[in-house]
Amino acid sequence: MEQESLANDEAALNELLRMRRQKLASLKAKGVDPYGHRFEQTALAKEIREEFDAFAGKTVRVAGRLLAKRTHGKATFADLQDRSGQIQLYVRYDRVGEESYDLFKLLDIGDIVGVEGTVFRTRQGEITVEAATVELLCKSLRPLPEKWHGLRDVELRYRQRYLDLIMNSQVRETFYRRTGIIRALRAFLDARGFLEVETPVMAPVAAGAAARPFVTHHHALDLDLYLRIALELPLKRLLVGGLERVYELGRVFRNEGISTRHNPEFTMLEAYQAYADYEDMMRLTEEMLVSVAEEVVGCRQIRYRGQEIDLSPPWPRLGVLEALRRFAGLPWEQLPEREEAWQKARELGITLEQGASTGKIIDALLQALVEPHLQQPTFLVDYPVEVSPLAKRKTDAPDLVYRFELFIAGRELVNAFSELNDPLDQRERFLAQARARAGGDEEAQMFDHDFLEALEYGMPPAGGMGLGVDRLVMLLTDAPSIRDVILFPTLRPLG
RNA sequence: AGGCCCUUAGCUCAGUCGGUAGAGCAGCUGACUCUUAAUCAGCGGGUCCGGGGUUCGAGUCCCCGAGGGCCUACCA
Repeated sequence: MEQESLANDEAALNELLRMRRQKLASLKAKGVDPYGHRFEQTALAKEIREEFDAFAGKTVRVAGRLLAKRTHGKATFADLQDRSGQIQLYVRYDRVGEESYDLFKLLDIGDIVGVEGTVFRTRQGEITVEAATVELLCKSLRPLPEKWHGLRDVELRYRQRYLDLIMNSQVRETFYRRTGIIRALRAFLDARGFLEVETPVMAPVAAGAAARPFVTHHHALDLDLYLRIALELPLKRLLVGGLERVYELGRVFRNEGISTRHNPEFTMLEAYQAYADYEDMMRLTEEMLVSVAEEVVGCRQIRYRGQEIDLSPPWPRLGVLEALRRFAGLPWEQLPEREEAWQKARELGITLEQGASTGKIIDALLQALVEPHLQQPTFLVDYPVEVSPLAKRKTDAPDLVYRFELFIAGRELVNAFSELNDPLDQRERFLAQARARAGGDEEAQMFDHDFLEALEYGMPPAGGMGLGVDRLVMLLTDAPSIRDVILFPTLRPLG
């Protein structure tokens, strides 16, 4: 059965694939190991080009993938790509000898080679390694995409990201920068005494955010577990435990739609600081994002989708109700009655679920009327308590909470608040969420009894913040889609 | 989940009014020892996403399905 399908595959191979297998066979026949071994790289393409004066005339050992070949009878030029970039190779018959030269002619674009040679500059001015020896490190059995246009097909780019990375240098740069951003976030928090921790990805309760979770099952325990939708509650247990400043950078999972701004699994950063409040978190957020931008972009002004965005702090703080007055002409000085809010939303043609609370209506109004206007960094502050079940109530307006969301380029990037540390109030909030859940709101938070017990031991007042890391990467790499900043975005499997 | 659009050679793309399936790159053969989108001569390469229908005849028109993109909705 296995044999048969393999034979069929062989028969179905097209000409290009057959040719490569023939070359593989003739290499083996010549006694060449087509899958190579250790090769010590002593130089990278980029450093040879940037520091040519230091390398000129010296012997280097470079390794990488062949991306182009230009054969001129008894001499051949080729382009080699390693992790740093590309460099030209020059292979001459009278330098490497007949055997090696014939071998080199057998190599295909896409093969991985190691070359020892001397660095020089051609008459045309191209910095080049003239090979003394060429070693095959891996024979490639499939042709690479086209050299001018690279790999354009968006689906193939996501499904075969390795080809995207080989062919499209700006894609490599994006992912290098992604790592730079994450490193800068860590460095910033580490320098302020935050402890990086790891908490469970699987948990019996999915809480800490309003979202539908993925469910899985543990066989030995015969227990349904949820993939986490947020990092919040385990981290706050650590505040109870006295760690005072903690953060986690990790994957969370939400069983919801896919779009240019949403992938089912994405990376969040959450940080909690004891004895701080949400105003401290605003300053922390400003300093953190400026520091990251300066680290990876080199300045505070960035361009996103053709638009200039200035990250210089301080960023405006705009009350939720004030924002509705300013951008939507809604007159409210304080949280309106539900009926009034409902009426206004209907007039404005905003779609709402039947049982939406005042808070949800306000949230919907903000999304439709305010958020698209917030292109420059803006903190929207003081949200309704109903949509913020883990945030502390404002002392002078208990139907609002000390909470902000940061918007840049019309998108929510950060959600943060003064953490609710009153266990009795927290219990009431969980109960309200449970009622909403019972009423059919699948995104209402689950009741986390264990967390409540922790709160009863006492959690210091604290500020906490959560940052959508992928969206920050989009902003700092000018990426139009979240899939452009996730190496392997979620796709339907083929056939 | 709903709407609009896309799917043709390994890759990037043409394909007129329904009438024998095209180009460039890549590949193969030959020439060529400083080219760089190397050049020159020649050759091969197709499940036109899948299934059904209309038609003398379908890459092209119609229906169903698959995958993808964008927008809307939910969320970060």
